[in-house]
Amino acid sequence: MSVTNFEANLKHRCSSCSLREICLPVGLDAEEMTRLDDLVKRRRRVFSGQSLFRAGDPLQALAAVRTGFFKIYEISVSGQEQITGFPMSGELMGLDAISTGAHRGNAVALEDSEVCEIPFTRLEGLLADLPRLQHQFHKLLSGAIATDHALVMILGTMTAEFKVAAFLLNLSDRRGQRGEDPSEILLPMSREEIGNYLGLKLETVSRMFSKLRDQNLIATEGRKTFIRDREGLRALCQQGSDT
Amino acid sequence: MSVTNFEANLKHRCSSCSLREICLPVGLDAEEMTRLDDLVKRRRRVFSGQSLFRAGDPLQALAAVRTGFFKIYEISVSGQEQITGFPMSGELMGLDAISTGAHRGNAVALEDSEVCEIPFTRLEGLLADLPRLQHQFHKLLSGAIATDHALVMILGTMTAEFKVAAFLLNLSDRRGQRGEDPSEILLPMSREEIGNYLGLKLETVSRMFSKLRDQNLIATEGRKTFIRDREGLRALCQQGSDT
DNA sequence: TCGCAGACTTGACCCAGGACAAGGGCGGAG
DNA sequence: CTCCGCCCTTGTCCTGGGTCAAGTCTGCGA
Repeated sequence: MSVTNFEANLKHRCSSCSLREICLPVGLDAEEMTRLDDLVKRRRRVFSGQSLFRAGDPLQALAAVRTGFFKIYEISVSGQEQITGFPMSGELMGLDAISTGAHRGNAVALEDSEVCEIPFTRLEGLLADLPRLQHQFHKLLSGAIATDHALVMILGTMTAEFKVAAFLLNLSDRRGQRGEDPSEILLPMSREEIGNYLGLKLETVSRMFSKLRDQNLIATEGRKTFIRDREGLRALCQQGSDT
Repeated sequence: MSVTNFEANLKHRCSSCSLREICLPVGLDAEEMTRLDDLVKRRRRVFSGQSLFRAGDPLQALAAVRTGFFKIYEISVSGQEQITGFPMSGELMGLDAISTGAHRGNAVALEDSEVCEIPFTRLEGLLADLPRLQHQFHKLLSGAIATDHALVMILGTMTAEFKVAAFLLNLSDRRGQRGEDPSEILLPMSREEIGNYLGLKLETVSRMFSKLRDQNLIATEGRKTFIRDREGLRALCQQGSDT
């Protein structure tokens, strides 16, 4: 629950961060980067299972994942939990809190992780000075909407098998963007969490993993998952929808 | 397909628009409002069934619905159509296009409608000058994310009956916010469109309307729908979820 | 090293919602 | 006013994924 805090003595900086081509600083020059660095001083470690923020917490800072993996979930009026995303390195958390000033989601680390905190009010101040940063911030907000639409598409139109295939391809692609091996995925989330995210039960997720394995599209070693036939998976997605 | 265009001779202005407490100009003073008015000169009529923009079109302008109703849908890799929203007056369309510079969705008017076009590049320029406008714009972007999460929640956790009840309550609430009678909804979309949006087939939507009617929660006259027992509907939502 | 708890797999059965089919009603064109 | 087409409703049957129930695997702590 509590969170370790190891300030700027570990001279982490956006300018030297390997994620600067994915995260907030895309397209900034050296001077602009420095001003952003001034803002993003505080890093936090969040250990596996710990919570970074909870629904209802006032929005102080956006958080960019530096290393690790999170899940974001919300509780519905009927008390149901729904995972709305699995942010990984370079992705911002807390964007949906701007509208009300309070977090709507709960952020829990799925493995030992590190985040960069970006005080939101100060960020808005900086945006007015740095048009490129402003534009990048808008692109990230807009991208979050597009990501959500992709999930809506999956939930609304796809069969169980397709959902799982699309989920694995998505994780694989995101690994690829970060220069990691896209065909080897160490899933930090349980079958139940995957099912919750995709609108399926954990048993169904498990069955679909088995089914994909039987078709030689993937291989599994516990949570470690290998993409064996990326094109086959993609082809499956292109027809694997409800009527 | 083509779109009538009736420029500023109909002296529409944000400053005198009845939606200024919902739309982009929230919280602006008179001078700021004037600068926004300068930007938002062009209004367009879009007749029922016409398209305002299509997936792939370059983002020129965001569009705020002034009157009427739209549907936004995207086409999945498998060719499936998925409606991601039904924007009504005061709501912005095209926010998801900022990330790539091209629209992802298709916007079609569900009834004769009117939109205000907001040239996006010029808007970003103005945001740097007007902190309050900047903040409101961020709130709208963030609110769009929150809205999408609400849809994900509905799609991921709810039964057919709950989905339809939640849909009607949502429309009703949005009417209420605009000062219209929240208990009388003239649905501009077909059962099929509702079903597509909620991840249901049209027959199921129809059945759920009948079921809600049998419980005296709503009344229907064709597409005109009356909320008879708002609390009952809400109570239903609070327990009407998958196990 | 062993034992245990939590996570995963697999099987058998069931049910909410989909598929298919047959009307019924309503609004626009002539 | 009438006709036609589209949308909506309702019935019947079917199926994908949920539910329930055994196991099996794995990693961790003693």
